[in-house]
Amino acid sequence: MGIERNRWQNDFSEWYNEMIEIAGIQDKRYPVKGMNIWLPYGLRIMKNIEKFIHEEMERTGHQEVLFPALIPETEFQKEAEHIAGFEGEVLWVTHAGRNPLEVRLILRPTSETAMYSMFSLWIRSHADLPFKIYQIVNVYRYETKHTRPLIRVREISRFFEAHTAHDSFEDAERQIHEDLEIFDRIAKKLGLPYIVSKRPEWDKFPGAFYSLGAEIVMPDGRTLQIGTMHHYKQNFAKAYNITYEKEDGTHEYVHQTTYGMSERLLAAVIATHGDDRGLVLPPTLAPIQVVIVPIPLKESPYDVNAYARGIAEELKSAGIRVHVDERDIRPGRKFYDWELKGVPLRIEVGPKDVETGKVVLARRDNLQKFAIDREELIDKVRETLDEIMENLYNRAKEFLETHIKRVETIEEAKQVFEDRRGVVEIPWCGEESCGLEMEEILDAKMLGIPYPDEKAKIEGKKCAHCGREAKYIARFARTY
RNA sequence: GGGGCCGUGGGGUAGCUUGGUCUAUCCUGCGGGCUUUGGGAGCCCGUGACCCGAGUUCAAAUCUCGGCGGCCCCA
Repeated sequence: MGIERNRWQNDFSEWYNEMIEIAGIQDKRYPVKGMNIWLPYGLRIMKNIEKFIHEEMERTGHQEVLFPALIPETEFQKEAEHIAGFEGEVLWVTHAGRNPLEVRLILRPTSETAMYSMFSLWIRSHADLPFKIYQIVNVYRYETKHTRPLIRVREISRFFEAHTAHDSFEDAERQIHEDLEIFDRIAKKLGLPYIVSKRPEWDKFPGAFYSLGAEIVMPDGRTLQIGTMHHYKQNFAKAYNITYEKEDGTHEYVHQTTYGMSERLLAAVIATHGDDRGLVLPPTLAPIQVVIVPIPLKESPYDVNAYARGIAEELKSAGIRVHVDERDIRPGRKFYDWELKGVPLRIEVGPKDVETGKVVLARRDNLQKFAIDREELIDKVRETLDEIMENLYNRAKEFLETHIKRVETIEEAKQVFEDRRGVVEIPWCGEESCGLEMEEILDAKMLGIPYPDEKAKIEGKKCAHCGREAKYIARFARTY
């Protein structure tokens, strides 16, 4: 009885939508397109992910804040590239009751323009720097086409954004490196292997000096961006007049960075680890790490429910999140149920086990089932959860690695997109026109060049499009 | 940005072409009962739907228009 990933890979879109719904992640029947309801189970998983984020923010000295959701038009308009990048999808608040507002308001698509007028008040001297804050809030981007739960939505309800200000370009660089480290630690906890690319000029975040994107490869071979870091240099500082007094008494604009993540992290977890039976949650973030299913037998003298509860107590006191399923339905159905929800480890206890002092463990990741002695319960459960975590990561890593292919010609690249898809790495001269034309020909987006830049530089290769000397390796993929 | 398909109980559907016992089909779910429990058991009872609005018509789930929503393809 091995695991199957046919629908998962071949009908991913359908599989994904179905899982969101039947595993109890979100209800997408809310009457506004692209705005979905978080259901209890989905929210619990998301909160666990956010717990890791909060821990990392605390570790690195970021302070949590909450800004209003509405931004005056006048503030929003201060940075030209930034508005240009968002104005097509911004929601406007134009009236209060029946009366038109004198200054119209927008529902934040992100919070740069909400925060930075305050930054200019808060930041006075070099002693205030580096200044590091973050919030997790809902933001609005009115997508007109093809919304997808957790992935492309009109209301991003768990939008993480960290904003920092620094006294130098270099210190902002250091921040970007810290962001990458934070990202790596979070990704590890979610069991997600990923790649980081430096976005091409034409695909930077509006107003940024440069942008980095972290992505995973989805089961259908398209990539999903799950984290971004931007170095703003002094672009916003100049627009919002954010200056500080240096030790010598002169004033200088700050250098800024931002860092973004969202519920796409959950989408990535669901997509990366799932199979045809449903979700497979990494033990680190599963609301229920161990589910216990009692197998009653009418003619038996043993009280399996009591035995199950005893085991649950023991696990609970060892700090393991456990649930006993005592519903009056047949065990087989419970198995399917909890597999769908992705509970990493199931314990079955029947009369035989009570009699012999055993318990049966069933792993969700590989569906293996084996009996252990009740005495070694805690150790074995811990050990098995660790193994599951490791196995999930390794499996995902292998998937990622087999879906990144380095090629030298457009034809080879096309071939990759035709069969297994994923990410194509190809020599590029670095010219924007060439990059855009390759996007066209390949019907794919340029993710950018591998980051850090040293990994992207190449010599002795020809640009796959124009034939001139190639400067970089460029990554292309079909994207979400 | 352009085009196509679609909307029937909580979920999945039949019915629509050819308007009329449609008092709307079946599966699933849900509530209750009996029985059962090591991989979706069975039987009985109950519950629950034509997306919204306008129009055509003696008559609309069925035809027309608009809105909202979903899915897919192309740029």
